Amino acid sequence: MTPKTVSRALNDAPHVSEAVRRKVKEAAAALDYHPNIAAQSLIARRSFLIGLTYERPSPSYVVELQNGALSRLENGRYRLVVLPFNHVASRPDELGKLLLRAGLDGALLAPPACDQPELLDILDRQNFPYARITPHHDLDRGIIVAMDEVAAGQEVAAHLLALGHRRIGIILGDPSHAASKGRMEGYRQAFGEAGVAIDDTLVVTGDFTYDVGYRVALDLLGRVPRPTAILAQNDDMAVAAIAAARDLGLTVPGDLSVAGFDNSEVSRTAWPQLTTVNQPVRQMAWDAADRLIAALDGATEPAPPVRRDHPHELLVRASTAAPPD
Amino acid sequence: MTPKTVSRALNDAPHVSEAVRRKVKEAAAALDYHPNIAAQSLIARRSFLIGLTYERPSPSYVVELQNGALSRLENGRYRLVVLPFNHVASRPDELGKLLLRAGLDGALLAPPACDQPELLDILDRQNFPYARITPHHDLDRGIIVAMDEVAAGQEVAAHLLALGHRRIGIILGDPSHAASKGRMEGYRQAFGEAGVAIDDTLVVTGDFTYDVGYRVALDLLGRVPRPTAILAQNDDMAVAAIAAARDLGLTVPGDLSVAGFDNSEVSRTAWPQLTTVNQPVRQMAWDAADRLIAALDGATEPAPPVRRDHPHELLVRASTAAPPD
DNA sequence: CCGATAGTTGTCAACGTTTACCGATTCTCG
DNA sequence: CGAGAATCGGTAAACGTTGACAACTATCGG
Repeated sequence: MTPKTVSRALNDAPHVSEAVRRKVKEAAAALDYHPNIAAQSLIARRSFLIGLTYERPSPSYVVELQNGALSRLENGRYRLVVLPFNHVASRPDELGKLLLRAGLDGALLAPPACDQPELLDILDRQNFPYARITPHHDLDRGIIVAMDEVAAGQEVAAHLLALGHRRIGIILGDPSHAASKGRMEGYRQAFGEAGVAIDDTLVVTGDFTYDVGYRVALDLLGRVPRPTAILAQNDDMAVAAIAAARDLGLTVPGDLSVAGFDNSEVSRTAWPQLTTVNQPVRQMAWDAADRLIAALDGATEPAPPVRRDHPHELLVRASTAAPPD
Repeated sequence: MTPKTVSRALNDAPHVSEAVRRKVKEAAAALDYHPNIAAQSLIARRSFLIGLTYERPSPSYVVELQNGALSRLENGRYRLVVLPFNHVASRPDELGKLLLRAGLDGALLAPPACDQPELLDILDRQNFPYARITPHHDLDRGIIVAMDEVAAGQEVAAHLLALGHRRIGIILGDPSHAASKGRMEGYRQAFGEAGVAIDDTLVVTGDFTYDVGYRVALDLLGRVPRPTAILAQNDDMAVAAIAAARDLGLTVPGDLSVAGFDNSEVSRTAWPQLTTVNQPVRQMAWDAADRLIAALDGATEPAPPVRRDHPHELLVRASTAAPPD
C-alpha cells in the first residue's frame, strides 16, 4: 500500500476500491492518523489560515468579530489566526509585513486597518486577498462588508432631536477610525433636517475607551449651560458618560439623556439600559469570512468586490427621554 | 546563487560572506520575499501554530487571555489560532480531535477544557503538548499556571463576614468549571473560621452569564428574610445581582452588598464599582504561552510540569458595606 | 611558490503529500 | 471468447526549504 493509495482513500478520490477505502479509514481512525497539513499546504500553495486583525477594541466587539468569523470557518479546513495590532495608522507597512509574513491565505481587516490605503497598497502588490469590515474609504478595493453608518448616526441623532433636545454634546471616537466620521456625518444630517445648528464647542474627541470617555464627558457636563443630552459614538463611552453624570449628581435620563452606538453587551448591563444602535458585527464578520473563502476557493475569478450592506437598528431603551423643563 | 545560499543569508547562518548576505537581504526586501512557511514547517516538523481554546466566556476574559498569550508570541515565529468550543464536558473527544487535526504545535487550555481528564488522555496519547490555565484536577499533568482560587474565595467571603453580614446569598458559576468548586471551598473556609454556618438554601447555581445571574439573583432577593449580601462567582453575575436589586428598589450597598470575582472591565464600569478579586488572567496566559514555547523549543526535555501560582488580590470597592441595621 | 587552513559556495537528499501518468487487472459486451 | 473500457494500484516528480556534506577559493606561513 503506497502513501498515494492512502491519500486517495482518505480524500474520497476515485481509483480506490471501497474495501480498501474502508480499511484505510479504519486504520487511520485507530492510529489517530491525520495527514500532515504542512505537506498539504506546500503542494496546494495554501496554508488554510485566515488572519483577523483589529486594534484596541472593546472586548465585546472583538469577541463578536471572532465568533462571527469562526462560525463560518468551523467544520471547514480553514483556521483563524488573530493578529491584533496597535497604532496601524502610524505604521501601516509593519502590519502589512506582519500579514504577509504570517503565511496566511487571506485576512479579515477590521477598523481602522481596513481604511489604511498604504496597507491595502502593500497587500495588493502581493495579490494578498482580504475582506474589509465596515471600511469608509476606497470603496472599490477588495471584498467589503459594511453597514450604513451615516444612516445609523442620523437615526440616533434624530431620536434625540425628536425628544426635544437642542443642546446636545457629542463624543467622537478615535479619529483614526473612519467610522467616527461616518457617524458624525449622520448626526450632521439629522441636525440639518431638524433645522438645528451643531454647537462645535460641544463636540469633543474620545478614543472609544471608557476612561477617556469619562474624562471628556466630565468636561462636557461642566459647560454652562449644561447639555441636556450626549451622543456617544460607542457604548463604552456612553456608559462612561452615565457614570460621569452620576458622579456629578445628575440622573439619567431625568437630567441627561445618553445614547451610544454598537449594542454591545455593556449597553444591556448598564443602568439605565442604553439607547443605542445595533451594529451587526457578528453577521458582518460571518459574511466577510464567507466571501473571503469563496474568493480563495474559486481561485480563478476573484469574485466581484461587491459591497454588501447589513441592516442596523435603532434600539430605544431607558437612557433617553425628553429634556428637563 | 542557490536557494541554499539565500536560506543561509536570511537565517543569519554562518558560511555566508557579509557582502552576499547584505545583497540577499536587500533583494528579499525589495521583492517582498518571505520564505514559505509550509516548507519550513514540513522540514522542521513544526507548524509554529499554538491553539487557544476556551468556552462561552465573558468577552473581557477571552480578550485578556488572548492578549496575554499574544504578548508572549509577538516578535516570535509562533502564531495564535483560536478554537472556541462549547460543551466540552459533553464531548471532550471531539475537542481532542479538533486540536490534533488542526496541525498545532501545542495548545493553551482554559477552563473548563483544562479539567477534562478524557481530553488530556487523548492529547497525552499523541504526545501533544499543552498548558493548562487554572486547572483544578489532575494537578500533575502538563504545564500548569494557576492562582490560589480557594484563598481568593476565602478572602472575599471573609471580607463580607468581617463587615458583619451573616445572611449571605451565594451565586455559583457553571458547575462544569472547576473554578466554581474552588471558590466555593474558599467561602466555606471563611464561614468556618468565622463560626458561621452556610445556609444551603441561599446557595444557587448560575453559569457565569449575566442573564442567568439576573434570574437567580431575583430568586435570592425574594427570600424572606432577604440576604444582606451576595457573593457571586464572577463579575458578570455580580453586576446582574446589582441590577436585580435595583429593579426591586433596593440600594447597593445600603440594602445589599455584592461582591464579584475576576476584576473584569465591567467591575469598574458598573455602578457602584464592584468589590471583587483580581484574577491575573493576562499574566497567567503570558506565562502559559511562555512555558509552552519553552517546552516546544527545548524539545529534548519536556520541562518539569511545575505548577506556578500567580498572585490574586482582593479589591474592596463601593459595592460592599456593613449590613443594614 | 606550495600546501595547509579557513572561509565560502554549491550539490544532494529529505520532509509528507498530491498530481500526472502508466501498467495491470477486472469487467462488459458484441 | 476477445477487444475495449473501466477500475485499481503503483511509480516518479514536484511543492520550497534546510541539513549534511562536498567542493571550491582566497589567505597565510614556511
